[in-house]
Amino acid sequence: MYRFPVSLGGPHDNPKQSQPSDEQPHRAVMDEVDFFRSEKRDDQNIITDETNRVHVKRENSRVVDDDDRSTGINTGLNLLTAHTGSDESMVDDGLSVDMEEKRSKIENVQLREELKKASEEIQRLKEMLSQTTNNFNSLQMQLVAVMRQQEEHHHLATTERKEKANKRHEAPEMVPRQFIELGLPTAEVSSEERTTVRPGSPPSLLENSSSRQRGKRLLEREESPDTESNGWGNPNKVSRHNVSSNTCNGNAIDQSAAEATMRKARVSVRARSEATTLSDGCHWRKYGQKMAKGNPCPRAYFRCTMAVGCPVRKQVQRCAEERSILITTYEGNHNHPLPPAAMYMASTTTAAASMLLSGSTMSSQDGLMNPTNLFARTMLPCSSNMATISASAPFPTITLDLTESASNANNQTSNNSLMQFPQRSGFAELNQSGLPQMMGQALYYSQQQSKFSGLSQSLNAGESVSVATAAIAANPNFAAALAAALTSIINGPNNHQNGDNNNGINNVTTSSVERQ
DNA sequence: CGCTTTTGACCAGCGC
DNA sequence: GCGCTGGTCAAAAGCG
Repeated sequence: MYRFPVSLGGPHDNPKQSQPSDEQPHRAVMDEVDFFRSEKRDDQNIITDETNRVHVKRENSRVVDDDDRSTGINTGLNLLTAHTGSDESMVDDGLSVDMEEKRSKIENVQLREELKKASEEIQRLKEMLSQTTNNFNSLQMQLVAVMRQQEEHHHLATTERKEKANKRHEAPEMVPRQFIELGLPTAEVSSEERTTVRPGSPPSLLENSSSRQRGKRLLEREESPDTESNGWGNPNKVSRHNVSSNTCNGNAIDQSAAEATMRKARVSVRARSEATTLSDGCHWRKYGQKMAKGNPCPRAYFRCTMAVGCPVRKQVQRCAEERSILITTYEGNHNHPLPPAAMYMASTTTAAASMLLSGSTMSSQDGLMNPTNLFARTMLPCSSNMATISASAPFPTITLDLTESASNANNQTSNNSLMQFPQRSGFAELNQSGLPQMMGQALYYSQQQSKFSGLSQSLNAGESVSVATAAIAANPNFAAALAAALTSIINGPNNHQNGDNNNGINNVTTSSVERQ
């Protein structure tokens, strides 16, 4: 790196132009040029006249240049500020501005170097974060798998007990009810819908259209508990029915109670939003509004209208303490495909409901540890400080508090990319990258893969990939970590479905694109 | 015209 | 049994 042979320190520093006083204006111009030529000059130009003379002599030498490079920048500054003699004061007026510029340039150089170091440090931290994230995710998945195994063991045990009880008491009328599963439609659900709900719904509609009588509606509600069992319906009534039909067996009672609990499971989402409702991607129709006690804000009741007979409903109410907080409570299971945007919330509620399921079924037997909390931390890692499970509520409700978590989550995002919650305005914005939802989604597939199969499943997985893609696009800083995590997540279900690990992502991505 | 929202009424559960 | 509260329904109104 050659130094421009002009030094700014004093009037005699130019070897080719020996006129000291006349050259000052030119020198000033040269100074500017000099600055733009090289930054290394700064520390060398800011020296006294004598040193500048020496510099001029040595400027032809590269070695000297290297030596100069080793001289501290501060030294030049100090010299310049210290040696403001009377002679130099004559040129001070012309040089002071230059010196200020030099100083700022030097500071810029320093800042750039610091920035460079900081960026390198950040890069290193990112790599560490990515690695830690991957390790954490793999551990998460392993833990979920272990929990699932335990759950299956418990389910098998209870099923055997139930069958024995049925044989003993000869209660053939007791039909096992399907657990409520918030979120995505599944092959099993759809088949059940075809066999139970679908045949039931049209007559209901016909009857409703022919004669809208209260008694008849009530009769329908009584006669088709399965129709309502997927949604809110009248859960208490259903549970009572179950209990009354199972009074002969305590274990069966527990089982039915657990199932009823599942049907009543709710997922409440607290998010800051000025909108009236959360835009969760689904189409909702408001069917009622009530003034709840203790809250001046009315509670609105919505029903999913994306498909006829979809039992999913939600309640929307503003927090009494803080009006900016919107409390949305979901319950039910969609019986139709969901748009990618709706997958966010659906997968969240699915994961939360699965959490409740695990907690309700396992905690009743395994009292030592609290799998609910464990699952809350495992399945909804973002919610370690946000997800709370209310046992005192009439319905088991898991609350995902996304209001206070915004800052916390942002602080915690550095711990796990899957915890990342780029929450700008809560769930109200659809383009939010709901990575916890993605996590829930992935876990949903992880949990359902043993039960369900088929094209629809892979399509849903594809949608999750599109969601993941959007999330990655929205968060380029963690793209690498997210990609790794998503690869590990999505490869799981597709390993079974497609039998091709490598093509798993591509396949689902393609299907996702086709759907879109 | 079809869909959505509003709103009053009805019903069930629960506590006293 | 009565009243309160939550949840739901459906006619009417509003809207695009």
